Amino acid sequence: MGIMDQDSVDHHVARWAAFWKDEPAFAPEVEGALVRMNYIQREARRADAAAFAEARELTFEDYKTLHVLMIQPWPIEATPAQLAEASKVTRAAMTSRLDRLVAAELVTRENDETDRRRVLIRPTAAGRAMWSKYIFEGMARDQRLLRALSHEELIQLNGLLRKVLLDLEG
Amino acid sequence: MGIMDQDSVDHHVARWAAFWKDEPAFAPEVEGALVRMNYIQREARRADAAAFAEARELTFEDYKTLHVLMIQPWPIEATPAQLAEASKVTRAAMTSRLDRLVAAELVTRENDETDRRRVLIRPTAAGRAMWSKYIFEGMARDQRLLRALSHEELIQLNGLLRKVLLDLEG
DNA sequence: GAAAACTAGTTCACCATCTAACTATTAGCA
DNA sequence: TGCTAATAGTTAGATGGTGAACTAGTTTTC
Repeated sequence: MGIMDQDSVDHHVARWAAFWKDEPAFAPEVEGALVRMNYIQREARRADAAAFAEARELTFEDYKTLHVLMIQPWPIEATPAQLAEASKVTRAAMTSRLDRLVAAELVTRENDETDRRRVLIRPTAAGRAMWSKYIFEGMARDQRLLRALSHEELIQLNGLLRKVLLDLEG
Repeated sequence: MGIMDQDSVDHHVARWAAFWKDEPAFAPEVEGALVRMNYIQREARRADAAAFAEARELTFEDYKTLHVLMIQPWPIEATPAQLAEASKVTRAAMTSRLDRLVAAELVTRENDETDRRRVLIRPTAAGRAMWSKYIFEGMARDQRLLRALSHEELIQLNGLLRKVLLDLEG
């Protein structure tokens, strides 16, 4: 695999470039980078979903909900609204995700006595066990996804992406 | 904005690294790169959806369907199955997307007389006009998203992403 | 200290997607 | 040639998401 090898996106972009050959608005490197990130993300989601579909214990979405709960600072608890924000879904969607997790006895849903509007979600022992069962497999999948890059290259990649994010966040 | 500035993902990853400080399976650069790509993609989708929601003419999904049709090689036509594959949705989903596009008179749906199982989708004049109305705005949004990177850096970024894709595709 | 404004969570109606089943047509082959 | 298998598209039912309306509880303000 030489340094000049073309991936599927190069072909795709070359076709577009021919299409808009006299159009200065078309920036091949921008389109290429975004399409490539899209492909990589899609493959990551596919592999994650496949792993959970095979295990048949919980869906990837429900695992992610459990995950955002588990990475809360001590004590491990959160409101549905906090979990919804961290998971980037609406509160309505979080209500039904939590219904499933409570039914599976992976989390508990208790009223907060100091503010009776609020509900506190906490993992059960089974929930904590379920999370640790899958967390390392997920990391291994992520590393397999980017195994083509050396440690140096990963740092370089993060440097470039960080620049983009600082601009978007700033 | 100095070269050492931290984005939100650095904080996020630093927390995780503390969490798993004795866990060699956790690779901060891998997690960081994937989370960053996720953020960038999410922002791209958000901006695209917002642009189409404001215009109120068609949804981003329907525009993308029109787009994959328009970039077909001459003559511009395709079967629902081809459009579904290019759009990475099921054929069933494409059937209902095409229902909307046909109702909006942006594409036509005709039987292929040489193979009567097949249906051929072609853009109408209105469909072609709609597509060109939005294609350049989309390119401008993409360039704005990555404006923090110089031309050199974009080439570097594509080089790294291409390496990942060649590995995944090979 | 009561009325108004705000906040947290849930319920509801709607929508896009998925999988699986179904219809119609074509291709393969004994 | 005629049965079987494969293929293209649609339809049906289930799922999980959204935004808006609703209930209940808390904070603000005059």
